[in-house]
Amino acid sequence: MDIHDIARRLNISIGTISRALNDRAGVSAETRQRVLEAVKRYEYSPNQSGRSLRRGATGMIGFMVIPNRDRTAKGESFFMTIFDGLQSVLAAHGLDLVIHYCGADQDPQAHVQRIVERRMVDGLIISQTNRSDPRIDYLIQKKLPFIAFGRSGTRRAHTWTDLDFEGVAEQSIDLLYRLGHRRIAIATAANDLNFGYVYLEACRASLARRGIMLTEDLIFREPLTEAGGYSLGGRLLALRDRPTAVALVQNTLTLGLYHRLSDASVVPGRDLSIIGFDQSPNADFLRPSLTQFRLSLAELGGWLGGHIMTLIEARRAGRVIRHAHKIWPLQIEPGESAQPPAR
Amino acid sequence: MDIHDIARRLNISIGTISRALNDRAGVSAETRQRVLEAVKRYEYSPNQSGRSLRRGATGMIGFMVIPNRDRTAKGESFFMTIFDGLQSVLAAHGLDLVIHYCGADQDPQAHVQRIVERRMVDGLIISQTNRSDPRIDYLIQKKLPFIAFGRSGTRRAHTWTDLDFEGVAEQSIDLLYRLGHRRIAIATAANDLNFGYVYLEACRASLARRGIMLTEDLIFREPLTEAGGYSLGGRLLALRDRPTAVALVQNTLTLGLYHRLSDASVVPGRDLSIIGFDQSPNADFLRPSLTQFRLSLAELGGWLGGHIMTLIEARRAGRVIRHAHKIWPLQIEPGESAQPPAR
DNA sequence: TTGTAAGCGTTATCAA
DNA sequence: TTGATAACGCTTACAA
Repeated sequence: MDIHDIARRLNISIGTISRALNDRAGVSAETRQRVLEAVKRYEYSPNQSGRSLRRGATGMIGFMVIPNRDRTAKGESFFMTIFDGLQSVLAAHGLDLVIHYCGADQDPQAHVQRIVERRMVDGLIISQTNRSDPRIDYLIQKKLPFIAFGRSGTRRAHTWTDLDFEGVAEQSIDLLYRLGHRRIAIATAANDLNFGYVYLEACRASLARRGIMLTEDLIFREPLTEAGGYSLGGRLLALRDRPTAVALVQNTLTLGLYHRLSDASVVPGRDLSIIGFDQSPNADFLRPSLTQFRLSLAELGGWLGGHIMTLIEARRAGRVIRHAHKIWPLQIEPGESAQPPAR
Repeated sequence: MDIHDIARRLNISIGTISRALNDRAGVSAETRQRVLEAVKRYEYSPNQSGRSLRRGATGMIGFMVIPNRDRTAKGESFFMTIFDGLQSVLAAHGLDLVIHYCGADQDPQAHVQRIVERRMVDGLIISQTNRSDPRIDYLIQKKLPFIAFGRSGTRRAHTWTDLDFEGVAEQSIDLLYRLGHRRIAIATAANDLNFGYVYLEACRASLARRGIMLTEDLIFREPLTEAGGYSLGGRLLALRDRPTAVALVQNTLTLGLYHRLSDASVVPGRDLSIIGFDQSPNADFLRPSLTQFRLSLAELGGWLGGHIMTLIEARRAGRVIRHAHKIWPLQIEPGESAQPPAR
């Protein structure tokens, strides 16, 4: 069933069918009506390949997800919630969201290249940016509308958004400092993921502002997994001069840390203060309750949708764009895991 | 940069370029070499829309994910691991995996229809099947190669796979019975998701085989969320004649249940035996450790890949297919949460 | 208001 | 072994 079949059935030219279906002017109300009915009756729907080829646009927005090399980093519903917000904006513009999952054995850069060169999407959102991320330079060069979810080291102009790691670091350090902690450990990512650096440096700065110098022995780099958190716990417990508090860059780490502490009968809050990062459904159920941060992922998804649309429409109209950057603030949620240090 | 550009650059016809790129016979080794070099040099890659249109195939396999209406039931890591196994099989066949995320506000049936009618994929995997799932009948009717991940009530032949809910139920009940439990509660899904029914009925049968009749007051239907599990805990604690054990259809429930019990100082295993379901990274960190089940999701993903390929190739060759069905066995992992009942 | 036909970038058929 | 050319299904400029 293609456009010719419908045309034949109605004794109308294919041009008219197309115009009717695309809400183009110059079709009588009656003809349009007939077309719509026939389309419904014969369950016809324009072939996307034909349409894309002719239009020079696929009507799809890609979202590239990379499985963390450490396996299962970001908690459960993190991306799903973002997709929800993103999806509803795109749907309103008649665009489809397709998620490109980059296999663990695939090179992210090659994957992006394939998507772009084949013209599979009209716009792309990339996540899990690295400090040095060739995907960004590549996408700029190829002039594909894209948004980086996560900062990177590149200087070149592009639209990006990220979580407020500096704000989280500052609030975390501030709270711990006010509680009386002076020996504070920082747990961050073991690999090149950009946010690991950003978080660490922000903590260092926040500490420095309070006259505390962050020494190398208090920086813990671990894979962002429960296993990494477990290992972190072991390393903390083994220290002669154990810190009284630890701030973590991500909550999967926190889960493992809780576990390790529990095995050693060390109680979060009482024996070691802990501040987690993004609120995740799992962490909600930790006991003692975790001091962590909350943000609206659905809203973030909506932002991505709105801005990718801006980029696409600007390009279509040949307009020059002003690239947006947005840092998402996170609200601290006090829990029992941050207490004054034991004396 | 399209195929004509390359042809012009090399002073060769576009037909030859195409043949060289698609490993067709009848291209001299030397010409092929020249083409491959030029393609690399000019970063040319065939336009997917043109290719799809001509070939009548898009080279994409879709995986449709529906966010649970209850929000966040099956975790991201669950699907991610499956994607990994699936992806690597598809890549070996030169196919791409694209994930179609069905927004929470979208109708899954309409979403499938759109994907199919537009010819966006050569094959589709649907998950979160309902007991009555119109998507299945629709896909059969449309003759699109597809696999249902999850059983449904339909009688019509199609390829599907599912977890061994019966096996899990039987092993759970068997263990609890042997430990001495006689009053056993079953926690299942509150909505129409097919596996909720399958699990419940399997538990009922396993109990009946041991002379225990599952009464309605011991069946708990909850949304598959931590909140649902928390609520379940409250309902269990409120019973006059509290069951000594509970078996749960999914571990997100278990997390909430642990939390509720902890709030009431009721210790899993000692005061109430608990058997969870699929091993999930979060549940690994529950204390006391949870008795649960383990399966290889990557392997399951590989199975999906292999069988969608079979379906596609059979269709291409015009062969009739024998639809495969596979039930994935799960291994029980004893934990501290299943103990003899307190006396 | 409608029909005709060109062309989007490929692959495949048929001749050379 | 290669080149010319006809599709694939659609949108759109132009003609009627």
